[in-house]
Amino acid sequence: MNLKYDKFSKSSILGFAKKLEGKSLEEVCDKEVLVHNYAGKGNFGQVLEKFYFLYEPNSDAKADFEEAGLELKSSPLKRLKNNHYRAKERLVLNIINYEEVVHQTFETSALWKKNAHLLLVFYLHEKEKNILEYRIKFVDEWSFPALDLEIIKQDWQTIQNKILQGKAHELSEGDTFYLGAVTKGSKGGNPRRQPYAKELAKQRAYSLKQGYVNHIIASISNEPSLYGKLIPRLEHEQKLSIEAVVLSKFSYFYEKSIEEILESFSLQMNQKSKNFYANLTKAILGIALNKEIEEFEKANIVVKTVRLKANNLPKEDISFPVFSYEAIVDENWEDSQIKETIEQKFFFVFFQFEGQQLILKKVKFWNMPYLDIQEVQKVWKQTQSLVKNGNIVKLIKKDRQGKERRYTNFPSKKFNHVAHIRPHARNAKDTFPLPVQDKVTQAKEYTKHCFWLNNSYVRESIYEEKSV
DNA sequence: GCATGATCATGC
DNA sequence: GCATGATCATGC
Repeated sequence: MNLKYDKFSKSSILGFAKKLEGKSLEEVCDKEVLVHNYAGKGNFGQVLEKFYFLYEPNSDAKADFEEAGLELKSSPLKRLKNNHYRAKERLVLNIINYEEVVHQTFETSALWKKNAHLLLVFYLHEKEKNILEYRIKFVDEWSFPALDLEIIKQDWQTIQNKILQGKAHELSEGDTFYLGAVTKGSKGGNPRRQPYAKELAKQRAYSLKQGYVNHIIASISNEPSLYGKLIPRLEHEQKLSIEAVVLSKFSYFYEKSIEEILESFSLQMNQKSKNFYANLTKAILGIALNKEIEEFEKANIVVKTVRLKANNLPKEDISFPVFSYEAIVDENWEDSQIKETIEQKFFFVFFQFEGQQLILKKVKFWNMPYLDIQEVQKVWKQTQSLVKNGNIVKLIKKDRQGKERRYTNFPSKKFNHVAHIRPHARNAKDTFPLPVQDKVTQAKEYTKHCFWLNNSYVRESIYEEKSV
């Protein structure tokens, strides 16, 4: 077949690819061929390879354009209300071969061999359209900047280490910063052998985290940078990790009160303001208050501030976004909202009350261990079952003012030591519809609830737990 | 003093 | 108006 590009030439391939910008697949592919060969099957990437670049989709270890050293990746965008584009999801790369990765170095790894240079095609995903109609927005090549590559190497080694330790089945996306190990295959199926343990492990692929893909998009679409860098440049031969840099900046202020920290920056901030702790974190890290912390955004790190009482118990439990009753009954655990949420990497900032003052005690990068994730699964499962059966309300009591209080069957702190379900709403009338009417109250809607991390769990498993 | 239900406050 | 982080209130 005659190709319209020179497969030995990077610039020729890129030039041909650039013609996609502003177009949809049905506009750029040969209509006759599409009509006869495209049966509505295959995803965007497969159609792009087959009907535009005219080669058969493969799962080779080699890059798609082997001779030019380019790997083609397409990925969906979503449009925000302010018309900016963001990644709709993470960018999935090749499958992790547990048996082989333990014999590789980063430089000889299957990941690096295939994905060192990417040819990226970003298209706007719109619900009502099919894949032939999606509008292609950005096309460009991508090579990893040296600073990012350093973090990605460390991530790759983190993943390899876990497999070397016989813990492939305990891999989680929260283990790493930019390069994740995402489950691949429906319902986390297709379990695979690992070399150093008998437990089967879910099939996983390397992926670039959604935040990292956002950074790529901002970079190739020439958006003004919203980011401030934590690690501005590589220091000679020093291999700096995000963790080490952040810990060194914070530890300088350990045992200092919030007032003392603010004084040292000559900063006046409203402590009641919603973003006070976010701003304090930026100040300590040396990031301008109007910028986002680049490394945190790229790694999808969630910052949580916790205030401890004298006995180290957090004053409050930690909440997550509310869930929809209608959505949770249809979820599989593997693609549930709460699993996605708790598998992220967190950055905890711990303060402790000393009288009226809050003292900075320590900070910690953390992601939930495998066994605890399984505990959250129990809470999720119980919740799903209660909603499915219309079994939410246990009883209704009147308090001294004669006001009704409803007690639910939702999993409480006693049910599970990791997480529980509690209301999270404007007030009791702030509700979501129920897929099944409640048996006791006949209600068709119920106060919004969410998952909470037990404060006792935060004390024992995050604050007091020694870092490994 | 804790567990659980309920609500507030801020920022977009 | 809503999402999110934070906090209050009641009863045991």
